[in-house]
Amino acid sequence: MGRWQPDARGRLARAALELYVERGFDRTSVAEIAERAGLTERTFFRHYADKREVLFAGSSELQDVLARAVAGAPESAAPMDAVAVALEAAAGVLEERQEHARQRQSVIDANTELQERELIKLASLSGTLADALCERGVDEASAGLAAEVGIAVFKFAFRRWVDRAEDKELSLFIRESLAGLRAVTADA
Amino acid sequence: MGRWQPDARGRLARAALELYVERGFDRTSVAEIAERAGLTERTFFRHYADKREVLFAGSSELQDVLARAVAGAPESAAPMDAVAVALEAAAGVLEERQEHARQRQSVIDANTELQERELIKLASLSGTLADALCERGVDEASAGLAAEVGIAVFKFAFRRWVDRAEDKELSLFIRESLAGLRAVTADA
DNA sequence: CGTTTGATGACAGTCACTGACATCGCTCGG
DNA sequence: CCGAGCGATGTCAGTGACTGTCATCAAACG
Repeated sequence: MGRWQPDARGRLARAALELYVERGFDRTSVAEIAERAGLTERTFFRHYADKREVLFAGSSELQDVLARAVAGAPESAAPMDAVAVALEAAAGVLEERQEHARQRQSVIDANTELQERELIKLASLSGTLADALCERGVDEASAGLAAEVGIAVFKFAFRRWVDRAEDKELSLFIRESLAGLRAVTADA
Repeated sequence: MGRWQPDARGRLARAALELYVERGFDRTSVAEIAERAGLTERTFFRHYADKREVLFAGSSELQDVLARAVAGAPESAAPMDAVAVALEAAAGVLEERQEHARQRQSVIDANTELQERELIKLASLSGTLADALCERGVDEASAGLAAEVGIAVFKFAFRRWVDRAEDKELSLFIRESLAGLRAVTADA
């Protein structure tokens, strides 16, 4: 049992999720997470900025996926269409780990601090989308709006997907929600 | 200097904002806020759940305004129109304290934890909007989407309003943003 | 004037998070 | 094969947010 077991970061993330599920986020101390991972509290904070961040490390991957999808959308695509493409790409990533996503979400739903962190991560994704749209030559105002609204749609679709036991695909909910968006904004 | 100076809550809020502006949020301790208000740290936490909440106490007022505005919108108004009415009503509240709003926002913009709190307050406003729409008989899906998107538009408009020195009205930015939303979602 | 009630003070305790320094295991040039 | 260097970890002390508990004080009430 050397000091150097592999994948300390991953062990911490798994230990944290397990404990958050078993006993709840605020009944879990960082010392306990570290202990289960065979490490010390100090080392936890070398891998994750804080006790919440351990649940959100994957968010940077989503950022890459969104940025690449927007950049790769056909030139002819309107801003909102590029956003739609990106959201479906992100959906693909989440669908690969459906069970993990559901478990993680149930932990987040049970704790306000975690919800706050989730929201700022989503806001950061919105910023990524906006930047990627600007790269396509979309004016800043339209880019910002399309990104903000796109993330709003994603939140809405993701919620519906997570809340249902059926295994209807997330991308389906996203298409439905985009259609709903057009319906709701059209009539006036 | 009796123990019973009036408006302890208000004194704490003012002291907190002053200190957050002077020295920044994380360089300010709760003990310092309490001292400036002539109270103790323990008493601060009796009035505000945490160090951040002192900047967001007014959010419940916005909730009332939004709910009432949606309820009071003409029966003929489509969901998104009712949302528009509500957003302008909220804008009115903020415009009464433009200077306070700008100062407060500069503090929030300088600190991530405060941004997180702001986002969850906005999400809560979105929930309020959705509930109010449901009360009007709007189906839950449309209500949720309209609310979510409405708040996205509000965030966008508010940001533009705060960032400009000119005293163009917030409600103007909201109307512009709603128009932008329709433009961005229309072509497809 | 005594009692009650609600707000405050005082104090100890937990835990998230940080800085500083020691230690360990691996790698690489010799 | 060996020692230097380096990156990851351990150890420890400290700060500050937040909580529970009990004492205390000012005002309202009978």
